[in-house]
Amino acid sequence: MTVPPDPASAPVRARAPSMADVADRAGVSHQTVSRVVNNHPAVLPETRARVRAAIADLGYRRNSAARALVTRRSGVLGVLTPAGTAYGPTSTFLALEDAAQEAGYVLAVGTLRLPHEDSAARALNRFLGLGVEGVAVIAPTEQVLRVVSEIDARVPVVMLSSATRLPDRPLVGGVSVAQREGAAAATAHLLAGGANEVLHVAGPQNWFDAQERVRGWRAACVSAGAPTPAPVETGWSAREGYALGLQLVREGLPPAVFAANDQLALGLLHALREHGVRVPDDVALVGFDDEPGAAHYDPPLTTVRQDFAGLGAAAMQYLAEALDGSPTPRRELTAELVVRASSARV
Amino acid sequence: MTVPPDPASAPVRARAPSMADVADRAGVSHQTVSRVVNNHPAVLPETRARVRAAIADLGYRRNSAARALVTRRSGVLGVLTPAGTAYGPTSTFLALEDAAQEAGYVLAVGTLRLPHEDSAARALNRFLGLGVEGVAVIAPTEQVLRVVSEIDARVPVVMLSSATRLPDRPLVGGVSVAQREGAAAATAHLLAGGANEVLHVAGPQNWFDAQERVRGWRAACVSAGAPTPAPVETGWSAREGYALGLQLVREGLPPAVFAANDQLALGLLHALREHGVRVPDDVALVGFDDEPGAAHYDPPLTTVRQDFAGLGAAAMQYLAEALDGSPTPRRELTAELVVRASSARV
DNA sequence: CCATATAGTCCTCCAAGCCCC
DNA sequence: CGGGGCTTGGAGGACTATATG
Repeated sequence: MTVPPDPASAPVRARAPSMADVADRAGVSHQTVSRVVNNHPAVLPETRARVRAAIADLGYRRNSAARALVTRRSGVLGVLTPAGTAYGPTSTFLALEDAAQEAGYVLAVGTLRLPHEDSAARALNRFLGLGVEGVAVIAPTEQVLRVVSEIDARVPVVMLSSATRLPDRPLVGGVSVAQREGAAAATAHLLAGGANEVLHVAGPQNWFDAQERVRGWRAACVSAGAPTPAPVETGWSAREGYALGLQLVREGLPPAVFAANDQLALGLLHALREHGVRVPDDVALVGFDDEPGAAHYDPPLTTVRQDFAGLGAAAMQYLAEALDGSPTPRRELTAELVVRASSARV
Repeated sequence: MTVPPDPASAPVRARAPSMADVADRAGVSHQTVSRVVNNHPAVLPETRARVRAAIADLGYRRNSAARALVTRRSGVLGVLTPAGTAYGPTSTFLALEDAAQEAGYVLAVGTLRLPHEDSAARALNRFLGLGVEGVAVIAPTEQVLRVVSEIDARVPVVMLSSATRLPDRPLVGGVSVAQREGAAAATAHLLAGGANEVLHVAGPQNWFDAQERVRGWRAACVSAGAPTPAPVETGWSAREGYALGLQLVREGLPPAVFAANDQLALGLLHALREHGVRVPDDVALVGFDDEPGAAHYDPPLTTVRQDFAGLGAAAMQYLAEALDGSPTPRRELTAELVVRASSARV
């Protein structure tokens, strides 16, 4: 492990025009320039125009470091997100960025290389060192949650996480999607469709989402009086879904499978198809996420759509409220079952 | 369109401990604290320890705004990336973040809501206002390229783009993946597999990648003496691929199709399957990107894998070199054909 | 070799000044 | 002569860099 080089030790570049330069050129004081830049009303239109012209001539841009120094506000929020191209975190991140833009903030990003939890601590510290005003953490695992709760951030932190218990700290809030309800709806749908038993192909159990989906599945089975065969735990990838599918073919197929995400379902479909198992006739299948391709899998996949956009917006709203003083501590978004051919027995 | 609120106008929060506070507590001058924080050697171990203890006690963190003010270096790089969950941009972004972390920089991110080009200008300006030291632009379209070239950034800018001509400006560089070669390899592979003609389902032609893939396809056809039927232009999504597939089924099928990306190919597969067209027997198909699920489509998809990780690393390297003074102006990464069942006639 | 004092960075806030009615 | 609109100067703010003891 090497210590990253310090960007501040490299050669200094040419000086950009300052407010004083603009003031000189426009024949006013630096204070008047500041007024113009910040749209303060008490400036004569004529003066304002002269200053604006000087700004344009010099290509002046207000120095955000100096501004942040005096206002104590950087205009930057940090986002910690697991590294990966998975649809869920990516969509959530996009929604966050959208909401941040709307609120006039810039997002700084740190990616977590799970399961290396120290990457979370390092990223969080880099943020705080940067002077972010708040942090959103896409906190999928216990490890990440612990790391965050151990660091005294002194700024609002919002967890985008299905964790049952969040760190009980003043400035920490949470938003989540109703994983459990979504999983229960998926399972109930399979049971209602005629399956007397639903096998759950579960995601990694150190992920909160995966845990919650297990809980939802179990609740639906119990409430329908169906058996609860032990969930099979695996990863999140299509490759792992495929491997598991081959194993199921060898060891015996259940009438229905609820896969913890769409990629797993995709891999399962591949394995089943390869061995002549018909979906949904022999095995009904439901996934989770409704990723963009899901409607075009073979067969089109029944799945659970999460409100990622709502999640991102709610997280930003938490931070905005917290920066104003009175945040809503927790909020839960909905998930919606999308029925397609993989579960519909004709 | 509303003007985003100014984060700097909200209420000010409590003051964090400063270097002076630490100095007081440790009984030294603030300059000595600065030495300790920056690992300057000229501090007695005993003093150093005392300062460290004071830092820990107070939970002191160096104020990056003040530091940036005096060093003229923010430690932040900006990334402009198209909004969307597409595999390519997402992977590239991850690679960028990786490389940035390695180099000790934090990434600020702005997403482009194409085709609204003003979103690019706004995002770029937000970055420059923030004081980023360099900008990486995932510049997929002519529009984005133009916007960037019209703004005087005064910092190094690297374009991750397949554009043939980049803005000819001092600090602007570019890195790309060999789209053309990849597309040519895909097409040649189909022709070598027995198809006497390859139809190209092209992506939106305002995207450079889409343009280059057309060029590669055409070059391969010409060089093999095959005809070059007019490419069919559509979007990037599976939905659009599906719609186009239905159209092809109605209007007559070619012996082989080269789709501009994997999602299009996925949609095509869906449409063909629905109408009893066998792949690869009736129509051979190749995609582009090698997204994570591609190996599990029905049938597993032959595609072109791009070196996104290399792309991100090369972009960061450009910025690092440019900040040091002597960048390599352009660099091209490779693409690799991955053969799977969708093109292999048994 | 180690520590301190001082100047400089660029901005925003505050108090005070000018002018004209 | 007082007051409101416009402008100015100076005081921080937290740090690094450059002498100076």
